[in-house]
Amino acid sequence: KEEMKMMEWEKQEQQQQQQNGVMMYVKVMTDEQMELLRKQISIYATICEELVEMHKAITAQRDLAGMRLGNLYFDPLMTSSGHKITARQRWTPAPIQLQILERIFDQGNGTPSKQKIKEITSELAQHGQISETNVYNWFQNRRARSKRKQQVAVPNNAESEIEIEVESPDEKKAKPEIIHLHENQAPSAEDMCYQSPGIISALHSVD
Amino acid sequence: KEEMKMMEWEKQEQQQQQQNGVMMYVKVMTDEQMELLRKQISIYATICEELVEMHKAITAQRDLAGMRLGNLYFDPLMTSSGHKITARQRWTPAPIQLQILERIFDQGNGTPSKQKIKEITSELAQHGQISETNVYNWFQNRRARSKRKQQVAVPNNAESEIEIEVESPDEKKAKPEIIHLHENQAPSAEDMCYQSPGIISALHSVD
DNA sequence: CTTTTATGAATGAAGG
DNA sequence: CCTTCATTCATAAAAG
Repeated sequence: KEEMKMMEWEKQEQQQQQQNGVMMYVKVMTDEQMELLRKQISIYATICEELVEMHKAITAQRDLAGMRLGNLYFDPLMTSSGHKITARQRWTPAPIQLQILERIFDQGNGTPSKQKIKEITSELAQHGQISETNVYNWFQNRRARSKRKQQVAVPNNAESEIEIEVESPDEKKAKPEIIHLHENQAPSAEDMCYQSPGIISALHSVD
Repeated sequence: KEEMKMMEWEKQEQQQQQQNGVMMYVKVMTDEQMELLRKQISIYATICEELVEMHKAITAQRDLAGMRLGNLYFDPLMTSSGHKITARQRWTPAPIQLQILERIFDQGNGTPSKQKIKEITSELAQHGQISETNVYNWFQNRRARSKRKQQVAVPNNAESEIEIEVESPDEKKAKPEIIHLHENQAPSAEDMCYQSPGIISALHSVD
């Protein structure tokens, strides 16, 4: 049952305190393998997204809108076990939100107009608390820092071997498109969901 | 395929719904499960990112040999043939550089402008690898931490109603007059330990 | 080697 | 837009 899993997770809470168990001493993956992993992650992200959408749509059918609109959720900082997670004072975009934002940013429409902001905010609100100000700030910062980074990269000119760092500094913009891969190359969703103790313990170790 | 996994979830979901006595046959995941999956995906994303960074750093390992061995700093002359794309490890100021930085900082000019940054960088570059960003960050951090230290040290003549907030997790140092309209809702990826042992080992086995 | 600390770097938000 | 500040994250260095 769920309770049993929770207990097991909590039991393993302490042994996750290790930090940085990966050393940079050896080459870990080939480029192909990395690309593969990234695609698999995209798949997981897409599946998750779809599930969330599905779930929300169905949930909305049941209880009407008043319950789930606004900040009227039950305290999201409380886990099921009643454990409280340290609150943050500033918005932290969820991975999915970041993914969407990056995609929009890369689409070139560098002009986040007022109306556009509203739309984006609405979309992102499906994945977590967010405000238009957050979106606005994000685009402002994203653009400014992207620009500044290029300013630093350019002065290193006249070299013929600059070929790596051309593209966007981060590979986060892996697009969530379905790619057919062999499932046995990645841990199954069940494994992710119920056999990976790290997450829960990390969750609890936050406070 | 993915559908198989989803069916697993659905089955489990239905069971749980029956437990709760709520009749709905299409809810796919509980909120907890959704959140959990989302976090786990973010873990994947983080691991992938780290692997990419790691791989880049190692691939660029052409002319750097003693970076991780401690006191060995890059000799500027050494980078003549290669360049410095290696910058995946964080800059460690040489003692001489630190000395110079501290002196400039103590001179009171709190905010080194862009031009000033360039000058300082040029000067420090004679004593070791450095970039303008390093200098900029150093001053930012130096100032912020100096300021913060005073906040902790000064409150001896505190007002009668002001309490010293050392490290209260719930009482951040947010300004009382500022109201945050958008609180963070869910724990983010950064809050989690992104070192799931199973995944790491799996990745190593790939190599 | 493991844990803790110090600090370089990243980023959300505010001000101009 | 750009700069600046405050907070947080990650990791080199130090301590155990």
